[in-house]
Amino acid sequence: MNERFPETPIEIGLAAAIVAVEGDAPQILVGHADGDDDGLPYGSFDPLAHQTLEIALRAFVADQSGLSLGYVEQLYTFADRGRHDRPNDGAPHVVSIGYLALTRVSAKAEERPKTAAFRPWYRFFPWEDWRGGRPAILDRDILPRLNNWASDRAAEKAETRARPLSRLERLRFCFGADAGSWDEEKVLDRYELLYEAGLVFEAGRDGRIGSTGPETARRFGEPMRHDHRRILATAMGRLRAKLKYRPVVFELMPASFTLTALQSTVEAISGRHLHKQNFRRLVETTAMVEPTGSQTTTKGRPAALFRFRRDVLQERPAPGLRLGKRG
Amino acid sequence: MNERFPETPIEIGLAAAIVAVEGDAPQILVGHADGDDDGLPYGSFDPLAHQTLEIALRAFVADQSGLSLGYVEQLYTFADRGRHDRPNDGAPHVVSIGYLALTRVSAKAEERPKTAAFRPWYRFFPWEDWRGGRPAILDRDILPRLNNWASDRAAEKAETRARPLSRLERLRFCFGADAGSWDEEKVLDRYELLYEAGLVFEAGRDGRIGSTGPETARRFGEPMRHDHRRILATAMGRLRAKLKYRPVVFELMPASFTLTALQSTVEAISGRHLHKQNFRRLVETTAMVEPTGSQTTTKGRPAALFRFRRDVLQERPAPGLRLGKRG
DNA sequence: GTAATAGTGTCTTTCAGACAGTATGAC
DNA sequence: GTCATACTGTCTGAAAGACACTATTAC
Repeated sequence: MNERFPETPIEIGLAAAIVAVEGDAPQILVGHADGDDDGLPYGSFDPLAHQTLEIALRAFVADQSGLSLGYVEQLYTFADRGRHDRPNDGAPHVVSIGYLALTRVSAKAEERPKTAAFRPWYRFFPWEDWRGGRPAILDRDILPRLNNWASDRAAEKAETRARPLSRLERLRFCFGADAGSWDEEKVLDRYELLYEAGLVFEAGRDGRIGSTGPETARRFGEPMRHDHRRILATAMGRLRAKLKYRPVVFELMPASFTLTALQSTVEAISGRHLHKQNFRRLVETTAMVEPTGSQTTTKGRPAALFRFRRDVLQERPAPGLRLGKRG
Repeated sequence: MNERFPETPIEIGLAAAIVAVEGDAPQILVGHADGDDDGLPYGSFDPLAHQTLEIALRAFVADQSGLSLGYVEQLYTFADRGRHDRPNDGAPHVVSIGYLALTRVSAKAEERPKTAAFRPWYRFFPWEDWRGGRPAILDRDILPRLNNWASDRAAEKAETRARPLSRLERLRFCFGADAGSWDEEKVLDRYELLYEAGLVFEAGRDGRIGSTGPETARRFGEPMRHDHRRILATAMGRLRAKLKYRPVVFELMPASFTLTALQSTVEAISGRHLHKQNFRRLVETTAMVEPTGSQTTTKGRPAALFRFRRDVLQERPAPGLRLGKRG
């Protein structure tokens, strides 16, 4: 474990989940090669070429897609053996570091090469969009199979890894026991449960036991190359969580926007509807925006335009949270 | 950027911030070589030997210190060039992945080798402990120098990296503008500001410009090897944040405990005092604990003993937070 | 006028924060 | 009794949640 040079060479890969919101659809930047599944923008890291990981990431994204990233956040480092769905063939072992980046959809779409395009993220995770009510795919397809998987006590006992929770407990934890206990932040937990149960395409592709085959599995959202859907799930969960305690939505908004547009962006990301009046009050009391003075001119009553108040970054400790005051 | 084999070999290092709480002092496991600064338990990752990063981490910690880890969470991956305080000497480039682990202080301390021991974490971050009121070191040593650093407009303009916030704004953001705006989660931001200002020992050691020299800098908390103090800062911040929305405290508690002990553990980690009645009500309404029936026998009135209710993991979506209900 | 979207006013319930109290043991 | 620590009852004010209502445009 402590020798200096492991025999397998190691390659560091950077994968970026680059998010933008167009109207009420969150979009994710993907590259598609002919006949292959979509994948996140991806580059390998050469420590000689770049001072830090983040600099390298910005550089190769600019290179590949012409996008200049604003907000960037490191998500997670994955190094599972076999995650690059090739057997041990002497190729370098790939450790991949996932990133979340936020950007605005550019007016000049022509700047982007044809190999990369924004696609709605709910295509990859159809069960995560609750804005139209509880998604039908849950009760029609997913939960019956998951219940089936969870009640297979024999298979459960045969599992190698010891687990603190039973299959049924994990199912309840991820997908909610009763109505109203759906936690929109558990995107990754749900994806990993589906993977384990062999219900996503990637599970079959990677040779997981219990897979029900690609024909069936492809219906549970569109697959991605490598483990990129896992990285996207991480990004979605993190972004949904972060919305609640940091003013990151504004990274996705244009310089001025209506409150309705702000709300529908938040709803698009968190995948659920919010109470209009309460949302407006929340925004108002946190003093995160200020009116620009101008208005929109669409049909219906014109809406006042607002801009983000950058001062809140200093004024409020952490716009959102609490644990109890000192006493 | 996209060639498969970069010339510099890459080594993956794992560093673990292993936390336990003894009485009212949070402890961190460190190894100390003679004459050298303390460092976190550290091992390099060989993909052939271990299936996943976490498995590798558990293995080498068990190997080095005899500890069997419970809760483990990945924190962050650092790959800054020069972070291992050696010049470019042909040695492999080290990418280090920081982990947070929680454990209980074992009764059998003899199991641990002499090269590793628990030490109070506030020795490394004396300005983070507000339980005895505002730490004197802040107004006596830190803030005067930071204000000095922040008002050096010439140096600020000469900085290479473009920054969205000015030095003064960042100072306010990290250390609070007025009383009451101290955010105990910003441990990492504060450490990095001090590093940039040359006020921690590591800054001088790594050859940062603006360093005030080791004699002065050593007073701002004890240094650690490599960038381990940065990893510890990340761990402290993450743990302080996580306390508020996940029941992780119980990983640090014995099987049964008094409410006072629970409160003082939370206080030890978050570095501030809490209102007793409100804390008890909070614990009660979240139904996270249940009485065991027995009591303590110390001096003073005996306290009822409680245990953690593991069911809450399934019952409540995420014990703590909110964003507003569906509407 | 209608359709469509924007933006209040105010009521109720819940809960965080704080006051000051009482209870039960050792001595 | 005193000292020390454990525990509780209740007030207040601020939000969260939800009700219905008014406002301003295009047609």
